[in-house]
Amino acid sequence: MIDPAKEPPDNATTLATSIYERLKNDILAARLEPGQKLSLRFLMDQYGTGQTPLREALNRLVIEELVIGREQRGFSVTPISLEELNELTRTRCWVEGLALRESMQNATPAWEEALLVAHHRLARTPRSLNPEQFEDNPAWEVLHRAFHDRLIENCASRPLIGFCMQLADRLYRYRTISIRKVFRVRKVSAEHDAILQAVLDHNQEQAVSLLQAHYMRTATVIEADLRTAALSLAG
Amino acid sequence: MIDPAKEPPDNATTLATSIYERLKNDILAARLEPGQKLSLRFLMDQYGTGQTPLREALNRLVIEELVIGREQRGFSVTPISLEELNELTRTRCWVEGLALRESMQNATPAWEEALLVAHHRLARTPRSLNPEQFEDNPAWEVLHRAFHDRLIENCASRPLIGFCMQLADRLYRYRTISIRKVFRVRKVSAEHDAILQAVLDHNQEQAVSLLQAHYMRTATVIEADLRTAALSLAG
DNA sequence: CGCGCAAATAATTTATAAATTTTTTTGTTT
DNA sequence: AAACAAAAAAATTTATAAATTATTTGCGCG
Repeated sequence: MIDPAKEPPDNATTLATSIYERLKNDILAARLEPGQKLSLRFLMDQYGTGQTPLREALNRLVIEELVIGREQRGFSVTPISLEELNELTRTRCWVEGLALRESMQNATPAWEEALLVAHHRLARTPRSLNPEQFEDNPAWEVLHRAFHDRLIENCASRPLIGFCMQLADRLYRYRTISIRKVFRVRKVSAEHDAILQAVLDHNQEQAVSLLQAHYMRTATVIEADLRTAALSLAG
Repeated sequence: MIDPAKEPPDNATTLATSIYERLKNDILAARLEPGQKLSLRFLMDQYGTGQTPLREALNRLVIEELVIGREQRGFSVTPISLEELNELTRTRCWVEGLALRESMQNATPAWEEALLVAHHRLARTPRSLNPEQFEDNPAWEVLHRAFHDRLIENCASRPLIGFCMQLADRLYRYRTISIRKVFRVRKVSAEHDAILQAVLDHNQEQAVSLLQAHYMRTATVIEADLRTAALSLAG
């Protein structure tokens, strides 16, 4: 009797679920580009499966608004737009502001310590694999996301957490698209330090406004990138 | 040239979408009961279709958390619980509070007039088809939902509106389950009147706290119902 | 000679039916 | 009673067929 739980762990997976995860990753990493048509034939070749699991995965992604499904006309990756970028950023500032405030209201030593550890791990991981030129470090991305997740996870509302995650996912796409073009020398780590400090100080207003500024600044950088990219295409 | 738009309207529908809508309605109206197993065979008989469209519909509902999909073990209607009721209510108060405040910030005559009309329609529709004993009036339910939708629709964030809708859907299930047991003589219409008045007065704090009180009160009533129901089952 | 419309062809999506795999149930044995 | 094996049931996936949409081609007309 090694396993104390009666229920066997649900580690069995269906093809539909694994395809769903792969598709989602590929969309968020922009390996499947915004606006790209997702023909069933193409996806079947690409991922080596039948259409039923693909179709199921696509239907889930439609609800998450990462994929657009036009009835009887197939699927495509949801396009990006400055309008959506701003809408998502604005919403994230509101909602994560709320969630962070609640998290801090419910603060416990355990939560603060988990946050501290998450920050520590993030701080000692380089942003870029190459110090000369930007080269995306996947480990940093994971730890960055984890730090932000920790900030809001103590808010005592799974639906709210889920919504924050979805906003984070949808915004992540903009980050990857923008970042791979220009190596920004923005000091994000200083911003993370300040947020952690405010949380540990139990200074709610400070923490919330720092977090919101953090997101606004990111959006500004991305917006500038997208505008110049649009210009270089047009010119 | 009657239709000015170039693109033909996307009114074509797939079976998957229509089944999705029917399933969702049936879950929200609790015709498919919380916790109920949704075997494919059963659903095929019930809705008279093949399994592909059913499967797609179920996968969408899983993301909306109205259906639970256990890997390789099929689907079932998400169960209800007092815990979830309170979590959803709490979250709705936060998020719709936010959305209403933003809506009022962006107030325009057109929006206020649309709200006024929605309230008018709701006010002149009876809550119960039978004045003696409660008999659900579907028209009232639709108008009620429309009034609440109007309150937040001016917040200038489609993602936020979408999230509010989802919370409303998930909470609606609790309403139907509770309401069909006891005819409550709560004066909800007075509460709606007060909310409308506060909005037209541009009194943000008042409007938000009235809306939140409205939701809290509903949750209290439902919780009492569910507790007595649980007792009568146990005793 | 180019433009626009119509018909036919091709490609793609949707739906049904069949096959495979996994889980659950049932019955037997220790 | 517990454990194992066999059978049944159910879910997942592949394969096939039907319906819909997009594209191309050809023809008439300005």
